[in-house]
Amino acid sequence: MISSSIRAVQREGRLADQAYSRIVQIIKSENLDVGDRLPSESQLALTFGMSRTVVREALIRLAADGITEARRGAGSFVKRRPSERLSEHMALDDLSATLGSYEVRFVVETEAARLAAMRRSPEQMHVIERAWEDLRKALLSNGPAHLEDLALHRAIAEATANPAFVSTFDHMNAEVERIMRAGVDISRSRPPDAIGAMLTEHEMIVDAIRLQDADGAALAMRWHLMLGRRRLMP
Amino acid sequence: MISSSIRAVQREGRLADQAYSRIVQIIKSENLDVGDRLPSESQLALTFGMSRTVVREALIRLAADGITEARRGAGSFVKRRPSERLSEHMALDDLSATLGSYEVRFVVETEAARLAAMRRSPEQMHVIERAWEDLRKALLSNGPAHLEDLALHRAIAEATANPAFVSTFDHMNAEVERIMRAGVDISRSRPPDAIGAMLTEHEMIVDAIRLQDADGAALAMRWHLMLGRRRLMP
DNA sequence: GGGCTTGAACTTGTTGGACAGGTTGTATTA
DNA sequence: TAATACAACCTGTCCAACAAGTTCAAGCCC
Repeated sequence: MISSSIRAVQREGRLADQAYSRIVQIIKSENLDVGDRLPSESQLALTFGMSRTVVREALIRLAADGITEARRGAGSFVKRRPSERLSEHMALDDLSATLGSYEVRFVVETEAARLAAMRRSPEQMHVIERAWEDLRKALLSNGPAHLEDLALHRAIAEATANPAFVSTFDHMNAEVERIMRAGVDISRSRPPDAIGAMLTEHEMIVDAIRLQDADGAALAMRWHLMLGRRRLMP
Repeated sequence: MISSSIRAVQREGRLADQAYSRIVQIIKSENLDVGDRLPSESQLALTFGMSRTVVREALIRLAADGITEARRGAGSFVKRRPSERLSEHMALDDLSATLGSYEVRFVVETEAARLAAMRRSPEQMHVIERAWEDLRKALLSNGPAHLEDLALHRAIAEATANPAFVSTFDHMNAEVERIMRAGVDISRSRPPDAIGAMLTEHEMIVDAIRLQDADGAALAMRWHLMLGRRRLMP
């Protein structure tokens, strides 16, 4: 099977991904505290049997995640101790991690819907309507609708006119995508009655935002997310 | 002045930071849509007058932020259109961006405090108590207390036993740190009466979590954040 | 002509080496 | 002893090269 071998390669991932995990592991196992210095890039490269370039890539991502910080001439230092991040134990319990992320999603997206209803400009409302139309078509044709769903939710986050909401929304979804990339296929076939439900739920949200009904939008979004979680774990 | 020249260099930032911004600018100005291909690494390096290594660094961070996606052999593609992110217009209105992030912080941290009160283990409570003690000392000695404040809030996020909360919390603070790194000093001197207020506010939160009073913890956290915002923008 | 194979051109992933510029700790000197 | 100078080390950046994967079109076979 070609596909399985491909998946096996992807499972290993890029070398930089391995380096990322191994550095996190070093911080944990060596019990490095905040402010402690990591081994140098060259030393890590030697230890891992990789080039310095690859180790550097991993360190750049670690820095972007706020876990380490590089000081030129001095070295890389631990800035935050890596906690149990989703990206790590995704192999263990993908589903529970996805469900756990709903707790954050609840509060963030509910508030986003409320603010969107209050502040949406005509242009942003137009973007939401178009995303809603795309999602409707995708659902009615019974095809995959995950991307369209994501686009609608993101359009709502944009309508808050607060970049912090969009940024947080992207971050949440990036975590989920990392899980899906690890092999879990969330966009599995839906039971037929779920299509009608998802249509209704999203319509309620869009309607409320159109009418600038803040409480209604928040309620509809919360309702939609609750049902969505139940669809994942009946 | 040595310091000013150093700051000037830092202001320019690393080349990779410039590359990051310029690529974002390309996506926006060229109006690249989701799925469109970016110029190749070599081409970008030529355009920017930098090495391919540096451009690669920027693309890695863009991929980590979920904006682009690299496909080996094919190129890098736009995955999400970069919205008005904090990291971009930080030069324009740092303060308003910080204030805007409070809207997200409100809902996330309030819910985190509620869940922490419900779920905190004895070990996690111990961590919170120790962080609280550190913050108390820092505040009473009238020194900088920003790191200690951050540590306490993060300990509360950890006590939710939900990695998604910690991850989201880190993400929010990473944005703020990027702003601060750009030159804005938030940890300016406090008015003396603010110290007592901050002591009381945090004590209320920690007490509620200790007593496993979910509503109390949520209320105390919300109150603390509201006052914090007012301290920033009286 | 239509469908398939082949291959060239291009792209990202990875390696190794090199140098510039900054930091740190030590040893030497005044 | 205290200040200085130096050597070792580290990150940031550049370059050249190859491996591995994708794309697309020319060309071949049926």
